Amino acid sequence: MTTEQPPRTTPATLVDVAERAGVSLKTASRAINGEPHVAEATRERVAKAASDLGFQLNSMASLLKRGIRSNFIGLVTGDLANPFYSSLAKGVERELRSQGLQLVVSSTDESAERERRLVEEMVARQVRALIVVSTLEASEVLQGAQDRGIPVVFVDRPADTLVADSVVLDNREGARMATQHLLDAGHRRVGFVGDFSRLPTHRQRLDGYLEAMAQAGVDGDEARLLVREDLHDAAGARGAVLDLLSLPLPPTALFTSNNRVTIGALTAFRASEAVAPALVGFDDFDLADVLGVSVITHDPVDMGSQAAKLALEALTARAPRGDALVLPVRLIERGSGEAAPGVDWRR
Amino acid sequence: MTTEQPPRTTPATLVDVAERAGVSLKTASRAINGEPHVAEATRERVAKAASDLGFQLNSMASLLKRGIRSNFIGLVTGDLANPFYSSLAKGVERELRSQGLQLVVSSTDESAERERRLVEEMVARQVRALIVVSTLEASEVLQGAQDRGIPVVFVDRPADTLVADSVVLDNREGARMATQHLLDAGHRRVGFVGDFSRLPTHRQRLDGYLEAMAQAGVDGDEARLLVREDLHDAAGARGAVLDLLSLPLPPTALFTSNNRVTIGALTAFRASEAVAPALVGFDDFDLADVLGVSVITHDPVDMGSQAAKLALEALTARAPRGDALVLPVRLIERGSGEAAPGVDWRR
DNA sequence: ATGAAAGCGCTAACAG
DNA sequence: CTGTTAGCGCTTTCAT
Repeated sequence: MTTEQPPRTTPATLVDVAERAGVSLKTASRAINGEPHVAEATRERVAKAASDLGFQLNSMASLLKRGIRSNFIGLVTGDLANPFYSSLAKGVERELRSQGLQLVVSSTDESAERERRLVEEMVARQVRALIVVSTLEASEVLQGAQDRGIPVVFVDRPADTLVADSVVLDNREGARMATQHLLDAGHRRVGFVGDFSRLPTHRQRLDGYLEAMAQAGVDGDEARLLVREDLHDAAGARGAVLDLLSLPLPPTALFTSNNRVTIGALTAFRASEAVAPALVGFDDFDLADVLGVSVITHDPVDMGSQAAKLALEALTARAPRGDALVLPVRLIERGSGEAAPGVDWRR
Repeated sequence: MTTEQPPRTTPATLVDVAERAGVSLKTASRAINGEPHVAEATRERVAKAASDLGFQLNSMASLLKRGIRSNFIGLVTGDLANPFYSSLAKGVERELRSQGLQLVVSSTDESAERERRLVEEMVARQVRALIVVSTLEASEVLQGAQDRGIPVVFVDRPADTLVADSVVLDNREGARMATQHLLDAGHRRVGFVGDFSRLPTHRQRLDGYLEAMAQAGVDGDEARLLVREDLHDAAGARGAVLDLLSLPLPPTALFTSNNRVTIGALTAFRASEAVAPALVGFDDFDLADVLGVSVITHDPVDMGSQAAKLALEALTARAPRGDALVLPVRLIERGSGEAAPGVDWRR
């Protein structure tokens, strides 16, 4: 069935197809688009002509005519190479695909400047909706997008000043559970290692940690001595943990507030002579089971789907209510959190 | 600077802007697009009018007129949630972004059927070029894309029947190095655990393994007893490794042919009573250093960039030469590969 | 069941 | 420096 190709110049248009099939432009259009009121024979003739010509509807023209400005949803995340974000992207894509929409992705690397540029670019390219893991320092452009009628959905981090829907995790409760778990194992000096202090996720997790600590009767100031913040990559977290471990009164347990920080902590444990503290991390990760690391887990793929669903709803002209959908988190106990103070949980 | 919004009906068009600025349509167009030959005062007036109206160029119309069918490059990968693919995506995106193009992503989950659908969809949406990690069972649609003038670049897995550029790793050499490294440590019974046997990456890695084994004087049939294939996820790999370990004459060393398989093997080690075999894995991964796992490493982000570069070149009408760009790999020794037979490398 | 004409919003000639 | 005239490829009336 080798269809001989036409001499590859300009792509065939509907007019060409109509001509070849011996019908009018409109009939060809009807046939191609599967509209009713076309005789079966005609439809087949058109289909044949189209396939002979390697015809492909020009979606630009089609969409222009229909007044649709695009079929794309934009996703602006921190860093695609981070499994958390890429899982999110996967969830978004899966949901959109089922609706015939496509996903355009981009990474800000947590730079507000890049976020601004990316959002502007996406707006210029007329994405139908925007799903963002925002640095929150670029809300003007997001406001601008919203003003232009492009729905904005926040994921992972709730909207700051904008009135927009968001999908977030139960950060505070997760952190509280993690910390409580460590306290229950008999620890008092529980440290906290966290991401950028400006992030709401961070702040909520810190709050949850402090809440648990306070409830256990640990003085706030005392707890804060064991808090390290603004660690955005594994290398930085590693340094901070080494620092904590070399304290005169080092923590006997650690709550690490995201996947990269947890990995940095594990690297630090390996590099340190000291007994590894007990550990619970926020975010599950590959090999956490092998390493016996207890974590606060959740479902980033689902989170992406939920965000996509909100974006799709928003497409149907519903005004944003500024709701935050809070997804549950769960503790998985693997041993690292149950260790008694001073006892190494690694084999 | 609260710009009052127009009563949000239909978005403003260039005509509206021109009218408001008191200039002709074309002058407005020139001003908006930053073309030369516009008086500074005029330009400003137009800019003001545009911003007052919340005007946004209709890219559909603009592109249609210019005969451009889109600004998007499609990336079709196996699974976005796999760090290898998401890093690839990151590299592609970074490269495209610098050229003002956008990235549309999708996951096939290694299903040929899905790949076909996704490619067709992307072609229908008129992506400028396609970058694919192909299952290779869907080459007709890719051929179709190419016939329609859409350049196709293969990543990770070389083109099968198509004449198209590709970017791949030096799989055979990597596998050879890994196996050699294990043999050098005194191992003879070196096992191989691999992905789908139909994948060229798999076959090349198996070849490299067999080559090293043969050179070390191990009989081919003997080696094949220690080969397990078609393990595409960690769970499957885990089972296969447990199976190998329970052999009467189990391997004392293992070469695991990709990141998931390696992770599955590590899970198996943990679950097994037996002494863990020495190990070298293909693909580096988070915590490999913490676990002391030696790996064959490479740069997936760069791989994405290279693929994007080829795609961009192809956009300028250059006919595909069917070249394969082979990216180097490197062994990182972390201890797991140097263990003497029968000695556990884990602390 | 089919077709003719109009025009989506924009840019590319070609004037002035 | 600015404006006028076409028309990109398609879908939408409104005929027939």
